[in-house]
Amino acid sequence: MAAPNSTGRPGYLLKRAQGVLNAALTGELREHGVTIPQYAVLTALDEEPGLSNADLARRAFVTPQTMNQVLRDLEQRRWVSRRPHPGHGRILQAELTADGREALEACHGAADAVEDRMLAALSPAQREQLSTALRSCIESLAE
Amino acid sequence: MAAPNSTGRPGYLLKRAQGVLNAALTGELREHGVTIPQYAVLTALDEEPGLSNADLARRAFVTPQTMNQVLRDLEQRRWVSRRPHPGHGRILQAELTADGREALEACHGAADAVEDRMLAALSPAQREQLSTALRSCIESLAE
DNA sequence: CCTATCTCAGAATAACTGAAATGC
DNA sequence: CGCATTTCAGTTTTTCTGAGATAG
Repeated sequence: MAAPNSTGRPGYLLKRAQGVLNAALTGELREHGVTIPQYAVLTALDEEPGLSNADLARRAFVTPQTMNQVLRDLEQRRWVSRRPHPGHGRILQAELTADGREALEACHGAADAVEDRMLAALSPAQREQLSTALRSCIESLAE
Repeated sequence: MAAPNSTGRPGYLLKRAQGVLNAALTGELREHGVTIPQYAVLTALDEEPGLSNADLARRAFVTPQTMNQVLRDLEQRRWVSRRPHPGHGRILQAELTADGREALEACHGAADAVEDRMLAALSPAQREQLSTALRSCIESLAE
């Protein structure tokens, strides 16, 4: 009989891969004084300016209170500014400041480096297969 | 310009895939009154009986204190028993009880079902490629 | 009224660090 | 004495639930 081994299962590998990626990215971003949730928010606001706290919370699958802490910290650093929605006074639309965009650029560099290191041993075709497979996994489980 | 989209990057897909898997597995295991960390410990002890608390903590990348909480809870349920190491009195070797093995079987069924659902749309070759790619990612980042 | 948003406040989690006791 | 293991105790971190105010 082969040695019993649950560590080769896809579920375990997925967990481990995400774990080491998380650790590596956390380490790199720390040098820029940024956490992963903060980086995610900066990225989202760069791609889609004007998102509200509630919008961002839904995207990150956290409560509005949790997201609000991240957002207020970014606001204090002057990386994000918020202003009332023109047609709906209660909503606060967030967007990057010039400083925020600058910080995001530095973080993107760090994140790209980590991702490149992670994928270093894979060919372009293999990278495409990996993305396709992960998308399939997400879709299949979302039902 | 194309629409900006960071959600197609491997790092994001990895995080999302692990997230939905984690959520699905948590939901299934809850019906058996088991958490993911508990399930991981039961599996490790089934495959390698006699592991100590310190051993299990190192495998799960958590502190001995954290693992001890999991282990003591499993011990109270009579799913795990611990006895002093014959040659080294301080070490407590853990192993599954008959009840523990029974609970683990039920959990394995639930976990297999979730994993099958996740991989449902992938061919055997694609599943193999996914595992290979994930292993490569883990190895590359571990340096 | 009902719904959605933002935010303050306190509670529950879950992990950690520190330190003590034990055994080789 | 050094080192590893177990475990008690306290702290920090993170996220949550609850409640209140405001806007459409």
